[in-house]
Amino acid sequence: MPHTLAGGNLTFNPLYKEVKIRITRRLIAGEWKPGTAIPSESRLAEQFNVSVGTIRKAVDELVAEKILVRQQGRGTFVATHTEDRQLYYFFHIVGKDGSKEPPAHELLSFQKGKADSAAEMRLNVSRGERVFRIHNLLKLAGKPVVLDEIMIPAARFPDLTEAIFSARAGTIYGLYQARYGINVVRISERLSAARPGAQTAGVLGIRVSTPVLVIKRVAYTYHDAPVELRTSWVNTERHEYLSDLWKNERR
Amino acid sequence: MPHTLAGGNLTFNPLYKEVKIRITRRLIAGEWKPGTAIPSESRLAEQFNVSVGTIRKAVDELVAEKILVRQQGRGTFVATHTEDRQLYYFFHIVGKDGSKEPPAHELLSFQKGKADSAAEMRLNVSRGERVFRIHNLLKLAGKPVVLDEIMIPAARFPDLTEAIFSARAGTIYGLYQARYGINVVRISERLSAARPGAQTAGVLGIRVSTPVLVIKRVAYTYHDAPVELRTSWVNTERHEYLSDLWKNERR
DNA sequence: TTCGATTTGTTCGTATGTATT
DNA sequence: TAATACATACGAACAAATCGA
Repeated sequence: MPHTLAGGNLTFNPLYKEVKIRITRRLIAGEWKPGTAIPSESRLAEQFNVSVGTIRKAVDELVAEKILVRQQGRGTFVATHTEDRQLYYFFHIVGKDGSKEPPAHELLSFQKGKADSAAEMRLNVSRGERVFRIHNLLKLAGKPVVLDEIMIPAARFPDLTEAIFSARAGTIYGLYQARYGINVVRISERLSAARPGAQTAGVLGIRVSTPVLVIKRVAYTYHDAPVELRTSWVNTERHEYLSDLWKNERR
Repeated sequence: MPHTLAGGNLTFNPLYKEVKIRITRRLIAGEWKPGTAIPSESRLAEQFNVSVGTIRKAVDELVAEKILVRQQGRGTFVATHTEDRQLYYFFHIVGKDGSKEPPAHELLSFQKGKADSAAEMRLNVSRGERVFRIHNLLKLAGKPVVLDEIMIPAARFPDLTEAIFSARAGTIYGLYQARYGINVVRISERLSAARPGAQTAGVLGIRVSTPVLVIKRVAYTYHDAPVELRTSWVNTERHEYLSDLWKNERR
């Protein structure tokens, strides 16, 4: 049967793409919470009036994007921002000896202020909108290695306070997800080398003459909507940024 | 029917994984040359005595790894190292304004020497084995931006000379592929910030006090066999390293 | 421990749509 | 136009993992 569903088929996507969009819509709506199982493939097939194979192909893509996670015999789950996921997909700093460890966090400052021009450009905020500006120090093996400056629009994090931020149970993106329903699904990073400012050098425990790696990250949720702007200054004397476009992805 | 092929099924992979391995073997053997079409899915199904769906799943993975390329109505082709592929999957330097352009190459030196300890470590060469050491300057918008030092084991590139290297028609990996049957399918890169040496600063046209981005790349062929070691020094005054773990991959 | 129900994973087969030559 | 090749969609059967009775 050719795919002659009534109703808005204006863009004329293949059926499995439409199904994928409808599943994503229900994810955005928060119908299925992170960590919980979505309906079984056969049940979804009934609900959407398509074959199981079509559901499978739609879910395949969402799994490839790490938005859903399949487990044979158990079900298909909405991905959560656990420490593991953080370490594997969003944190790229490794020891020069190849070691990989979850960083310890130390909150340096938490302020509410106005968006600067970079935030206006990269985030989708208007001129002078309120943003949270958070400084966070990451330590590896007990020593400071990364200084993070996080910028998020205050409008999307209504009641956020320093206490809530530092009392979070898991990762930062886990907090976004659990408390504000904002699910970071993709990041884009731009790297350059620079001399650190006096303050930055101070907290990293290096001299101002020591070059640092500067990472400018934009974090996106569904539909490529930017939700966070983050600048990191990295001391690369003992650590490196690992960009392995395949190995990590494939288990 | 349950998958009871005779013969070595020791590891007990699913059938489509075995098919994938057998296809990869034929690619390694050079049975299907880069740029040419492999047999149609139905023909492969006959050859391997499996269903078309199983072939499809095996090819799906090879396409996802960019080893094969499908074209509806035409066939499935062995990926070639064209300038486009180079620009999209192996070259990550973009202008700070977001511009992306293919770099102009200028060969600075071409020598044969002995492997250093880094090459021994990362490449799979033994102590003091012969390697080619090539220095290449990359220009963007007419100005030097990246200095490359390429190291490759001489044993795998038998008759390579400076003339052959500089007279190549396409990309460097295209030369490896066309002339030596070595197909680079994956790279892994480690980035750090450093002060450039006097020579490096000289060719890049910067002062020694200007930090540079240092990229250490290992290029792999099938089965994760390393074939090239490359160190790049990047002037990031007007350019950045773009690490977008999804966007580029998905079209 | 065993068994059965449930769910995803694999494999097969068939039909039809769409793009290319 | 016709043949060929990949793309989409459906359905069925069994395997493998999980979980609770």
